[in-house]
Amino acid sequence: MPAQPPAIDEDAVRPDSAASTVGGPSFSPLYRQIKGLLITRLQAGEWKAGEAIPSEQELAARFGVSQGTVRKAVDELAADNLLVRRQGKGTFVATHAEEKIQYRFLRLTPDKGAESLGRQLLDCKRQRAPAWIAKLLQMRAGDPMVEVRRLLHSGGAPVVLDEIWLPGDLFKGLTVEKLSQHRGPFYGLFEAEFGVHMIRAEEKIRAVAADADSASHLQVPEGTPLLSVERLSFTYGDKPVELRRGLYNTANHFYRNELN
Amino acid sequence: MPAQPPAIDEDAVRPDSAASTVGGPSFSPLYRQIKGLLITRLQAGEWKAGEAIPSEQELAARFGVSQGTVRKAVDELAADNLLVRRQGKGTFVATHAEEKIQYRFLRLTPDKGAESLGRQLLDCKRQRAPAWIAKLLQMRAGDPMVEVRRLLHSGGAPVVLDEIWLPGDLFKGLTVEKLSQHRGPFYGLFEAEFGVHMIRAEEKIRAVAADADSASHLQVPEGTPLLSVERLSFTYGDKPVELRRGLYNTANHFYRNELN
DNA sequence: AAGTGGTCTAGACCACTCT
DNA sequence: GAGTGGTCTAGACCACTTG
Repeated sequence: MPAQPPAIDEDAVRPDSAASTVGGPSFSPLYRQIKGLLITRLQAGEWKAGEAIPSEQELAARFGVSQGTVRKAVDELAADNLLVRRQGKGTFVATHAEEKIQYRFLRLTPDKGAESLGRQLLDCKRQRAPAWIAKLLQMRAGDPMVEVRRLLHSGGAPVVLDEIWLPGDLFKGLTVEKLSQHRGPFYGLFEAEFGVHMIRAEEKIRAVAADADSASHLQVPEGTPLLSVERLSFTYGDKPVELRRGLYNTANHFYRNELN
Repeated sequence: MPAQPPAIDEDAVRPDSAASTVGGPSFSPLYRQIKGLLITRLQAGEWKAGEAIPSEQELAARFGVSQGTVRKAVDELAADNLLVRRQGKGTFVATHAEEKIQYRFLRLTPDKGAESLGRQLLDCKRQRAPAWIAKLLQMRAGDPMVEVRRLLHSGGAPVVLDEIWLPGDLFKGLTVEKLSQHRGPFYGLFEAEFGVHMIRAEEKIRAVAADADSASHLQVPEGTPLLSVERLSFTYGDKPVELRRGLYNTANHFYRNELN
């Protein structure tokens, strides 16, 4: 049997169809092209967050490749946390909405216990993006932007002061009401209401001294050392869609990380 | 063809040989058992850091399984950073010694540029482990322990003050001379001289104020906010073998992290 | 040319979930 | 029992490295 038999479907993939780019990578295996197609469909919203995608057999038939090739593409997407496999049930679009207990991107851990976090919305304004934010979000300075500020509490005490900046065009109907009425992580709301999936983020962490404003919100003396966590979140196609700056009081919590 | 044909070798794996444990996992696939055997051999030092392991064909024959099963075991070990695959050459034992440019576990990044770090050894003493260190390293309080302190410089300015604690029995011949003469990351020395491979680590990060001692070493005013990074490193079998506490001056550097 | 890892296929059977 | 993902095998061929 030839390794790459003729395709049988309009969706079918041509071997090396992505390899003809001059100066590009010299070789792109079939399963990576399948992976690309699946990402395109996820991006287009063909399957919603939390829904099942078609079975491997069906995808294999649709793309005109063997099940093993689809499997390898899906394996990578599952490793990237874009999909979640559940044996006997199917493969599902990953979502931040139903993550049990913990917020997927929040690395804050209490020294003891595991109380859940309470949220308090401070404000939500529409503004024009300053240059430094626009640059990180790949917008133009002055473009419309949403700014949200909030507090996270643990056992009654404020622990995190967050500032969140979002591109105005992607989050058109975002209001204080929607944010405050919503249960669970913001990222769940973003998926359901705006079709924006956060799939990856980069954080820059520093130690800073609390200024007057943050000190009063976090109920600590001015000058208290705080963890500054600047997070840039990306959606499909490595497009940055959220900038966040959190100030963490690490008196009774720490930022947990795992190195491999 | 049966999915699990008879084994042909003394090394051969019995299907589900690990599944008979009462109360244990109900099923352990072949490739995971192979993975376990490979880890055992790595741990025993059968192949040294940086060396090639036998080819997949040879391992398949040795274990009495198909090449595809060995491949899946090796895939996971490569994903865990225990092995490194190099197409056309072979599969190699991962090492910290030859990592180009960057220290694998060091997430510190300069705001601009990418100068290399200079090292300055402060001291290296053998002591008895205090209770809190002993507990983390799974030793008994009072057991012999090596304590190292050092500074990392970037462009002439001190940036990191590190305290490192190691179990005395594993690092018998460790001296100031060895440490100061050695080039490259400590972890390279630990592999070559003591056969200790760091394969994974957990970090707890906080913001703290510089005390008198750390302030003078890092040449900052007392009370300056610093990043406190407590790292517990593990070798094969999730055995903790190093505790480290770093104080990072984040005036011109940040701790980088990636979330998935 | 030989040897290594990398891709792709095809088919059989196992484990898990739901009806 | 039917459908899904998970494991295992066997063989062919491709891409890369080295002699």
